[in-house]
Amino acid sequence: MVKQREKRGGNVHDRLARSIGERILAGEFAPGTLLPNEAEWGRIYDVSRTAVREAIKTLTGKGLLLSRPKIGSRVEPRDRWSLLDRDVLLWHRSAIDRRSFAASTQEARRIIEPGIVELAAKKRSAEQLEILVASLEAMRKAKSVPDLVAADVGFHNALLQAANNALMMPFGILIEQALSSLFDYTTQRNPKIGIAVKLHEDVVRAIAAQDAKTARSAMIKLIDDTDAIIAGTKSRSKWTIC
Amino acid sequence: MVKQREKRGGNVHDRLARSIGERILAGEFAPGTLLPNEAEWGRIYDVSRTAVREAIKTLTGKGLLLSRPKIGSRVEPRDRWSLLDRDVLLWHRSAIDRRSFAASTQEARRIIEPGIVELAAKKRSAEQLEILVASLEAMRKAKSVPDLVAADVGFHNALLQAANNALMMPFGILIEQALSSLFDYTTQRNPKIGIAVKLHEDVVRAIAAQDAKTARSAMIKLIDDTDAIIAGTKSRSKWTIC
DNA sequence: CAAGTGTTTTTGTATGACAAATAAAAATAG
DNA sequence: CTATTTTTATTTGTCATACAAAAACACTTG
Repeated sequence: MVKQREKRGGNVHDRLARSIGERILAGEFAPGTLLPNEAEWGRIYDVSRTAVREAIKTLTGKGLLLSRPKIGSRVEPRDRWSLLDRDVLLWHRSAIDRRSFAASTQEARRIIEPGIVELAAKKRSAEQLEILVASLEAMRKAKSVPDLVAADVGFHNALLQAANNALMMPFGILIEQALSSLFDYTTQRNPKIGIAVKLHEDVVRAIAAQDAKTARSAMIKLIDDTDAIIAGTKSRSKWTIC
Repeated sequence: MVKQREKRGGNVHDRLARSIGERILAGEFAPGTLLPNEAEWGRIYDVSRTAVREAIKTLTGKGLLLSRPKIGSRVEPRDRWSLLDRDVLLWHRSAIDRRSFAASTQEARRIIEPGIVELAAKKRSAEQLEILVASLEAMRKAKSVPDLVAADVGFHNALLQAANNALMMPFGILIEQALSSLFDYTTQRNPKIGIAVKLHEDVVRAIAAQDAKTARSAMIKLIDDTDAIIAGTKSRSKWTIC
């Protein structure tokens, strides 16, 4: 019985899914591994088989497992995992060290976001531009670091929205995790956000002008700035959030 | 009772999840809509509540639904949907028309893949390069169109692998769907694949030389070629697959 | 009118019983 | 002795039933 593992919050099958999911992402059950069967999980966590099955259905839906009669549930190869799923990404994040998480999210953002702002510059509606401007304003008004991160997430989500491509939306989760993990690197109480806001403004200005090229380079600068923060303020004198 | 809807293949809860998932993606249940409760689903499809619940857990895991006691299951806003999930993407694909699916996947590829090949050029291991070369060979040897598509999918997956960024892996599903949807546009029995293979070779050559810039532009040409196919061979004289 | 209280609806959880699938072992045929 | 078929055992799949817990809503009461 692993009562300790039963995390606070939520119902049994969700907690179970989370616990098993975390253990898979942490590498305790490698791809190809045969998991304990349903009855055994029930014994291990002291829950009913119903709850176990529902948890397993959740994990199967996220591409982590594959169940077959007489076999059991096997961990799927990593390239089947829905890493851009909210939960899976969170489990992944807490399974690896902060620096390599930051490194791979930044690498991903560097691929995606310049393309996103180009699309946004070309295809944004007037309304989407307004939302973008409003997000900018929210960033300016933010008083605490969590507020700023929230506003920043809102900004990048508005960007994603403005790109008008549904297939790109799943990236919002990645950006959200990237930005809130960035929180780890901003130990100062009152970070200077002037520069970050300016960089964001540059992006919006270019999008307003429907200038894709300028928008792209502005976004690259913004990501460079974030990299600088992660690198530990070695290349910049003031800490910013982006 | 909607016995007709019970698609062939698979177990009850999977079929149910697929059916409900398709209906959501088709827009029958808009975001924010309250679905029938579990008992009702059971009556509608003539299955047990257990099966309904497992199906709902699957859909919830994919970000399509949110269930709460006394409320029921509500369809989540679109930006919560895991569109890059294998099943969801498939449902999405069959819910919209071919041309707009092709358009948005190509748009997405145009953002992602140039970045991917740059990473691959910089970070690929010797072994990953070998796999890439082998995929190329498989494309050359392919006799039927399905074989070619399979080999092509293998190639682009190898590319993704060579980029060495786990967060990019979920894109494999998108590329896979994009390429196999391309199948719709290749009505000819024996498409000329010479040009396509050459374009793929250019990419591999640049990656072998660790030349990121050349790799990027080679990939862009490759995607241009695919666009030409979709456009209906207006700008090219020979049909190719890519 | 406000605050708390109860009612009712829906999901959440547990248990028990079989069905179906299938890998592995055993029996059988060639 | 090998190949094929049959049996068996294990695990997931499915169903039915019962009760618990959460929470919106109506209602009562101060």
